[in-house]
Amino acid sequence: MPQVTEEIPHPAREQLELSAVLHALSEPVRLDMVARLAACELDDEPTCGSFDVAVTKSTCTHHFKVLREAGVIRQRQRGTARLNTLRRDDLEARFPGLLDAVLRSAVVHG
Amino acid sequence: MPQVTEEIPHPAREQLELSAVLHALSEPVRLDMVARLAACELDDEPTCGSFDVAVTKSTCTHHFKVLREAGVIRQRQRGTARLNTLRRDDLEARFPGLLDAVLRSAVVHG
DNA sequence: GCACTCGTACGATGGTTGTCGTACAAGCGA
DNA sequence: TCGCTTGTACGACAACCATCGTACGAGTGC
Repeated sequence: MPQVTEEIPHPAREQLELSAVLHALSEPVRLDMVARLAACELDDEPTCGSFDVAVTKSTCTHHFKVLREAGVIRQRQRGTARLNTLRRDDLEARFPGLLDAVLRSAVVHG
Repeated sequence: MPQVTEEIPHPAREQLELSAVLHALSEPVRLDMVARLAACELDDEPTCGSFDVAVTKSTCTHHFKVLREAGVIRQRQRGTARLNTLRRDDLEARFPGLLDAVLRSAVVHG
């Protein structure tokens, strides 16, 4: 049977919008998620539950959805778990230097 | 008598918050304002009215206020006019590379 | 003085959003 | 099989926000 790895909708690289990305990153909880994701090894794909954020599960789902729809992260399903990765390459291609600048600032100040 | 140039409240450099800056820049109208401001000569200080944006005066005032309170721009009064400048140095000091990355992306894609 | 311009302040309004609780679907493991 | 875990979906709710119109205060120029 076919492996179900990508039934979750994601915007294509060319469709990424600066406003949406900035808006997604302007939320402290989401920025925290992205910073943690960025701190992971390249081949590591943490699940949603592995993020120890100060909100409930449903709020967490909401934030991941915002990040995914803005094109900041990519999600794929494995069993009941949902694996998350930063879309570094796509972001870098569309908005060179942006993610690095945000992450550097986010890490330095709280 | 003292010249009244700075009775308008601005956050200090150390008080600038990444979330607030990203949020301010995530609005297309405001991003447009900032991009125009960035395109000005260094010694040029355009007034609020010189921005040909697609919103009414009061909405314009609102957006300038958001940008000012986030620390993205500085405003000073001269007569009835209000002169605007980008806080390039402060932004660069707190969030190195961020403004440039945003502006570069904003200019490239509409 | 008087009209005009610049920009703010205030209130209203409709849309967006961050948060949560509950219910549910799907896989994992004993 | 029977829980347990993962995460989503949906509804609710309060807070926020972008927008506008109107009214106003303060300079500017005739």
